[in-house]
Amino acid sequence: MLDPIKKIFPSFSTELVKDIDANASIQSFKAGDIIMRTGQYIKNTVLVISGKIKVYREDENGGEFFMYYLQPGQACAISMICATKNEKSQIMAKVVEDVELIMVPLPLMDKWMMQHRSWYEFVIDTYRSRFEEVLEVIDSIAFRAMDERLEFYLKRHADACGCKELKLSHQEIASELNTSREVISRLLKKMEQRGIVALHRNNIELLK
Amino acid sequence: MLDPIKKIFPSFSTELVKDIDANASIQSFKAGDIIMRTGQYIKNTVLVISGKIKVYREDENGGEFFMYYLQPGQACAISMICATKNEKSQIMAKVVEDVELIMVPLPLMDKWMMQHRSWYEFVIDTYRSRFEEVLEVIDSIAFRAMDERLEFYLKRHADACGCKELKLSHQEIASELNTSREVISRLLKKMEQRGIVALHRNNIELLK
DNA sequence: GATAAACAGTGACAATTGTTACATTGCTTT
DNA sequence: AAAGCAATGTAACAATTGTCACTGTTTATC
Repeated sequence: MLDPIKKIFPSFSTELVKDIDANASIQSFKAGDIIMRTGQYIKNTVLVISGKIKVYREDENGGEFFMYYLQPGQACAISMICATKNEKSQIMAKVVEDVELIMVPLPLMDKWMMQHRSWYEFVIDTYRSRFEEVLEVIDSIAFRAMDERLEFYLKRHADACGCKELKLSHQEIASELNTSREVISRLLKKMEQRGIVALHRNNIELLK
Repeated sequence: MLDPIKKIFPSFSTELVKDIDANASIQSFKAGDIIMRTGQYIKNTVLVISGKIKVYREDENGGEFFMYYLQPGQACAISMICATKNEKSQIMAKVVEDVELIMVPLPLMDKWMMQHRSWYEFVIDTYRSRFEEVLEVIDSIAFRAMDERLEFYLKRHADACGCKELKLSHQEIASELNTSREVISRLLKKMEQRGIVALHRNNIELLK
């Protein structure tokens, strides 16, 4: 187990990797599994080895709102910070592509902050970059209308998967932007007319 | 200087307070001063002794979007985290009521994390609570229409100042919610008819 | 191959929000 | 008291977004 961790988390010191290997457990989840729910207590800090997790916010009426993806080499910022206070989760996390996760028990997360410089830096950096990402998300809803938000959303997806072919239905997009399918269809059509995308079934191609 | 710090930040250990006293500087700013701008490098972590600071996001067109207030006993989460990486600010911070601030130089902020347990916990806790606050803000824009957002906004203000008389003009509110004055006037009128608020000049009274 | 089920397109209309243009009110200044 | 200004009220209309109803079209299932 040592080798893959070292590869996926290159910044980790050798001692840290050994500590992880000795104390953390590896768990697998299937696409569709929900690994964290709003209101649920967080018992572990989660590091992603492989696969993809969607982190989103949910309201009382079942509305969803997409925040960001967790991918290999990344960690869940929320689980880190809530960890130290044994707090409830404020977010939902759903597996999008089968994942392997390193589960670090809460007490260790905290202990390592003092013991391993590379862990400390990883945690701080994770938190900072997620905070920035969330700020950008705020911008997109606070300042932009749905057409721009849609473009922003599609670009983030393309960045996250590293490809220009987005396997998304209009309904999925609508849910994640908390609007209706019809609105998304309408806006995508306009984008197609402007030559920004090409529309296929379950597949949106980013052209520009 | 020792005594007031101890009073305003009761969780700080005696050694930490001494370290602050020996190394940090106190600065004052007047209402209206902007102490942090988007894009500016952050050189200090900011702790608030007295007064009130508004933290908000600004877009290219001058639109504003209110995020939260910093008040006595609190610290700027952004300045803490960016600190360690010498990052640019992603937010604006404007003085609302004359403030006295403790400015902690970047290198110390980082060093103390290892040396002072109470500093470490303060930083982590600050970050966690701001993250949660920002998540709530996302909820309010993602899931709610302007009428509910306005109510949410007024309540947050009332909580922040601990009173029910909000000295705000419609224009100010409109700016902070990134909409227009007319919309706010319209919605406030409706709220008045529903008996939720009483409207006076430059003064909105929360009834419920 | 027939039949669902999911996905997508579209027109019509409602509701909300944004914009324009003025009128009015109350406070401050001289 | 008159003038001036900031704050507020409001009507009318435009633009965006949300909703409903219905039509195809493709994919999956029996």
